[in-house]
Amino acid sequence: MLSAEGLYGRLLAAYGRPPWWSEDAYTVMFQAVLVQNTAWTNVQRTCAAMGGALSPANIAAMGQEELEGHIRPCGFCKGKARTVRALTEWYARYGYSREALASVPTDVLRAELLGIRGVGEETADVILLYAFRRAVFVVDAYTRRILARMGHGFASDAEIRAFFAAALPAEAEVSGALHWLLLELGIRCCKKTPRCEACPLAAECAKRI
DNA sequence: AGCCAGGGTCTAA
DNA sequence: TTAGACCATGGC
Repeated sequence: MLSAEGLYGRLLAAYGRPPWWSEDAYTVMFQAVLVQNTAWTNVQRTCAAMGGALSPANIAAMGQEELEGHIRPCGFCKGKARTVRALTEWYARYGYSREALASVPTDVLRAELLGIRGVGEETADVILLYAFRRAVFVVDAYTRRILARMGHGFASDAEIRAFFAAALPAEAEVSGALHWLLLELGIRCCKKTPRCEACPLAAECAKRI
């Protein structure tokens, strides 16, 4: 069975070093909410249509109907609009500045994010990692599915995070690249209805279809 | 047509 | 604490 280092190495070799989610912290937060149970292509279209309006100051000043209208194509627009607004207000307390939260411990930030309605563990961890560069392992549906197909039997997301944390360096660059690579693999071939011909891990896959 | 998409909340047992 | 219903929309 492939170890965490083995998995990371194989994905790096197959796909190369991936890009960062976004250089802009607010864009990461916004997209992390919109993508919940939604196809990524819908999020991209929505953000492209918004153009320069995707900034915390603009959204803070935006009417509720307008914000929901932008988010509508991503589904759950009422709830997501409320969450985006709450996140924007939270970020305002730090002056919309990534530097302003540099001294706040990760567990404190995580607790603050989890206190926002509509932000669960995955969304909080995505924000901590890709917006604020904290060394956090993100577990999503693809991660669970890929590890399960590889033969691992984890009982919880906490076990999966521990599996990665025990083997890989605690650096945002590493956990960010790992998560992005797992998404790459998931989107290409490890969907619910899999396409294993294209899978670079097919040889190690315990449940190849 | 029907399933799926990078979740989260709430309720019941 | 865990499983299941529910939430909305667009693509294939």
